[in-house]
Amino acid sequence: MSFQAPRGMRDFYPEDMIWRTWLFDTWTATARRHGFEQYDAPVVEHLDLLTRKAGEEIVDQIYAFEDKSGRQLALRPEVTPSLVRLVAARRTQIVLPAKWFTIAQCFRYERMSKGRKREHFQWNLDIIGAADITTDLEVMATAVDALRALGLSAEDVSLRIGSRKLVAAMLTALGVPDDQQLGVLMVLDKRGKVSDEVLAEMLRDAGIAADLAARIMGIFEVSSLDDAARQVPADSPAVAELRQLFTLAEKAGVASFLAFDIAVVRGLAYYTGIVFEAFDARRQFRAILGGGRYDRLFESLGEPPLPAVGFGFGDVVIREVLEAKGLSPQGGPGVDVCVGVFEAANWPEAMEVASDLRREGFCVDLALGAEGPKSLFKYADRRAARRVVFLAPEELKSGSAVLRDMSTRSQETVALGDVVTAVRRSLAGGIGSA
RNA sequence: GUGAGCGUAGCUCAGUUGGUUAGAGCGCCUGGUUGUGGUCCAGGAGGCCGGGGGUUCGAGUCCCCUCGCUCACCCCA
Repeated sequence: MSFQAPRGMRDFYPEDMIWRTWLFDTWTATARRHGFEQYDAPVVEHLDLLTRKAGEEIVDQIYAFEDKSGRQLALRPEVTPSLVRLVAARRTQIVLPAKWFTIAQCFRYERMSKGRKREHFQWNLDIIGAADITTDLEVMATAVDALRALGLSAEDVSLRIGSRKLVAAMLTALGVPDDQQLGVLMVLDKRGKVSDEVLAEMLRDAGIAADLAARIMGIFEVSSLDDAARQVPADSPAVAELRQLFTLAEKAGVASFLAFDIAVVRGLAYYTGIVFEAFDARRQFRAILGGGRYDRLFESLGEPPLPAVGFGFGDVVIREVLEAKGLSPQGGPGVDVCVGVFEAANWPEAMEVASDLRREGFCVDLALGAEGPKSLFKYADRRAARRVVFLAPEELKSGSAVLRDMSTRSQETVALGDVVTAVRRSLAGGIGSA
């Protein structure tokens, strides 16, 4: 019998949940501030929904199984296929553009490494049914807002922005035929993961001549949008789109976080336009979030085309980044009131007091298993209770309980019928109420 | 999948060229205080030294195997 969770699966103890809940709350509040609606979908999906998009190669990474009726099912490795399924199933009823978000638990059977586990929670936020660049910016602004809400500044993180459309235009200008461009993009995504020599080799394997490959590698020399603009036709829509994006970013107040980065192309085939990834300033960690415009995903799943843009923001890397910065939520007081007794015989009265307090909406804990003043107050202290109400023989003789302020150590004796009022007054203000 | 490192108390770790009864800090429990928590002081509990095999008079320590964990690479988003 092992008490360890399966490899890559995560336990969340109460102290971990403080962190996780804070993160989820921040994500949710940010999405709502930007007018997004929440949705959810099952963790278990039909295997074919997930394999269609992922392709055959990634099937090994999916936790797949057969149910008792022989259905081929799987734990979702990502939530985007489910999003497409939900939208497609009610396509005519959903008001477009749809601004939807979810926090999805996803599973992927893969080798463990820093920032990568087999189970994680991912905040997914998408706008479906709108193709304008303002849509892309709204999605990115939401991502930046979340980073800010988590305590990160433009000095800590940056959103690196690339464009599939722009790189494609540059490739066209270099003479790379359209049908080879996607292959080249996939190779370019490997930059930084393999050496430039290997990269050039991969380009040659993709059918690119050596001298052309060298010029393609020259794309990475581009350090600014103006730089890139000089290498494509003057009327390039990709450049105009990016310029518009950065102008909008100024107005949206997120420009300081954004940076043009020609090398960001992302590894998925269905991205069609703007793509982006957020990194910590020192690039010590994996991408914090990543996304882009994927106008072809619906058609790749056999649906009529529908433009979309969105991102995924996982809980694992951001935790590493924030912990490295020393940013974490403060655990607040556990409960408002801890109710206890000095003698077991007084539990009936204690239960009644606790019930009264709970009916009034206070968070109330019973000091179960703690009898006598010493263990009662020790218990209350560990539970970070702000007040203690205790029922003891001496005071009960006159129909009273005692209310203690844990931070000031002051106590008052109050009639049983006045406990709720006394607690409310005590917690409402004054010394020790913080 | 390849390579490296690490598994000793609840946690973080120390443990000498192999040597007698395996240690520290933190945490936990008890007492100092018979009706009062945090601090302080004193005491205490808690170990198949990951598991198996081998070498040896003797193994936490050396060798082999195995399981688990971590990091890097590879792969992937």
